[in-house]
Amino acid sequence: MELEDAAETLAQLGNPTRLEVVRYLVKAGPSGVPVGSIQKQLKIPASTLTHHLKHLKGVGLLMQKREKTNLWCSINFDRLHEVSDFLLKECCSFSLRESDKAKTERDAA
Amino acid sequence: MELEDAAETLAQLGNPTRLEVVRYLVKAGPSGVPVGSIQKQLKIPASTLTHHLKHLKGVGLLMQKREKTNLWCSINFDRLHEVSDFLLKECCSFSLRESDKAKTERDAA
DNA sequence: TTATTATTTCGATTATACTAGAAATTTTTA
DNA sequence: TAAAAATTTCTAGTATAATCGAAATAATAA
Repeated sequence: MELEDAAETLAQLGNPTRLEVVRYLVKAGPSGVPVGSIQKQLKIPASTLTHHLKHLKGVGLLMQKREKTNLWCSINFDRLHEVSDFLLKECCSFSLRESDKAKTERDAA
Repeated sequence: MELEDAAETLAQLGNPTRLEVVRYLVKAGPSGVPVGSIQKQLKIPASTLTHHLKHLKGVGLLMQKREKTNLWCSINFDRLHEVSDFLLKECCSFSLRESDKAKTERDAA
């Protein structure tokens, strides 16, 4: 996962309303829930919800499939894992090369 | 970690410039690097960098300590772990109670 | 076809964020 | 004390995001 991509995905998760939706979708599991259920349960105005779902879909966190009048939403678990992995693997390890460290020391001097 | 807190922290990580800084600080390890080094290495204007560092400090991701003219910055690894843990533990598990599932089914019907 | 339900688009308001130059401040060294 | 280096504050322009009511559209059922 590239930094730009990770940043964009993290930014989308960084809105409280959207994070609430994501949490709800995760709890709902792979079968998902219809848009209207999210709306009623979390008490988010329909147009606001559509707006946020569009964002989540835009970064690949949300999958949708229509069935009768309902549009079922489910989380893309792989994508969610990718983001948390980025924070853990890409970020949580020391690996500044010695040459860069030396440069840092020189800069600081 | 509460949802509001997690959302705010994710939002701060969701800016490409800040995420780049975070990645750099993580690679630098616990000893950290001076502000000026970050600035030169990542080529971020000083005032812009100060602005972003303030944000990172605001959500507890950044620690600073002054030594001579330099202000050394280091990542708060615990905090970074808390966020990725939020995504993994709080989010990556199915746990919608059966009663809620039933309600969801009714709503969808 | 008409009515009903689910979802989206439109449009407008309001708020917040990003960026960075110039000037100011702080800290150290000469 | 004066000069130099590091960092911050000030300020302002520009851009993007969040919110949601009302109207429009889409899909199904009566």
